[in-house]
Amino acid sequence: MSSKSQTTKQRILDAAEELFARDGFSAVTVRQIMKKAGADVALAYYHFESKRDLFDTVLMRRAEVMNDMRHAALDEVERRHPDDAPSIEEIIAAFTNPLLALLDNDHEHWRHYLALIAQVNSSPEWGGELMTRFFDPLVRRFIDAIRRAIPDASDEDLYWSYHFLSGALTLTFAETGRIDNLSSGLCRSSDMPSISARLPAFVAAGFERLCTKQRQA
Amino acid sequence: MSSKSQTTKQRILDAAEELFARDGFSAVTVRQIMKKAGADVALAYYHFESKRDLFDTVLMRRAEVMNDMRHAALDEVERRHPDDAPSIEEIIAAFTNPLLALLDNDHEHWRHYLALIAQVNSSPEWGGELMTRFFDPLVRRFIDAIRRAIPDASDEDLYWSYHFLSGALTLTFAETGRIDNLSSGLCRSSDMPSISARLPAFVAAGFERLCTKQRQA
DNA sequence: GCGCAGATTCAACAAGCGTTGAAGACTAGT
DNA sequence: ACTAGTCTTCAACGCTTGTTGAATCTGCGC
Repeated sequence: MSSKSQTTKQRILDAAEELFARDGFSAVTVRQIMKKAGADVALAYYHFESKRDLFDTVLMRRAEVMNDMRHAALDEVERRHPDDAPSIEEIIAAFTNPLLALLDNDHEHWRHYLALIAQVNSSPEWGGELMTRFFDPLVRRFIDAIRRAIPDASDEDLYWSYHFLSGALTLTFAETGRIDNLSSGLCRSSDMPSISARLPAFVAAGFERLCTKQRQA
Repeated sequence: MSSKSQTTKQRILDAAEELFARDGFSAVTVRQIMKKAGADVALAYYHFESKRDLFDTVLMRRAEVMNDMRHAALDEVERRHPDDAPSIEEIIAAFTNPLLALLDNDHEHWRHYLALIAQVNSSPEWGGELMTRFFDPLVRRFIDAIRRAIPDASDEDLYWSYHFLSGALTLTFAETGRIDNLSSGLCRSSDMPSISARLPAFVAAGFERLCTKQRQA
């Protein structure tokens, strides 16, 4: 049966998730992971094909849950507005707040996972392809929703606006402690309520100005 | 004399800069760097104390030039507005556009350097401390300028707004190719004119909405 | 109690890592 | 031509890396 191995496999994944998130793929050793998971080194290669396969599995494990929550949030927004268009801020909030809410509940695991995503997102090696594979359908749907709310927006403005949103969001999840240092402790990287009260408003204003202003030749 | 070694030392720094930017500190080998620089492995340890020292030197080399350009841009904005307050977008542009301009001139080197900064910025290991050490004085001056332009802004709103700006800016420099994939080639990560036409407007709108709206208890 | 499949351990492999010491080459100034 | 000092090469060190094969353990159906 797989009852014993299932928990071991997940302990390995948890340990890998935490270490990969903090130090990145190459800086982490399979031996470090297995020590943290409290299991023998060779077990990593019984449960996974390679270090890289372990890394990919870590990334995949929570991706679906994450995307489902955001799809559901967008469903809810569309249900609230069967005829009229929702506000930009509502749409943005449906995109960002599920992730922020995640960090308040099952805090530790999701915290590590999102920090990992943040690091992958801004790495030239992984950022382009992996993020596309994981998030493209959701992001396309999200951009479509905004396009419907701002009918005269150009595609270029929409894509760049999303890009800026993506940067602001992922740096926030990275929780590098930068803002804590900068603000001398006034703001805390991990203060999710502070973020969900600000990020959607900030980004919505950006979208509105960039995508609605008429351009000159 | 140091004429010969000076160029070798710089070839090493250039090679290290490019490789570190693409793959990160741990994924890059000293042997890879020296092969790309066309020099013997041991030379790395003649010119630098350790791999880590080489990495730090790469980071420091362009930091001062970069900060000087941004300070000069802020000087220029303040000179244009001796009495009245400059617009938020003007201040933001003074913060972002020097970097974007850098990429059009001495393209390759700065391109690699800024991609490296982007990666460091969203790494939990380096992000908090290194970025603080390098950029705090400039960032504080920049935030002060905005505070003067929006007198009733709270410090928390200002710091978080800067945080979002920082995320949008650094993801842009990472040039991961994400937006190229997402937009099916319509937008290009490396298209700096497109960015400097959009990023300051986007971010300024965010600052204005977040820092000027009156809050409720 | 036996066997079998899944789970786990142990010891080792070749390759590559960061780093170093000693010896050679080059370029001054004398 | 000799020396001094900077720069470069060569060969190696001890250690860690990802990965593997064979042996052992564990728990269940018969």
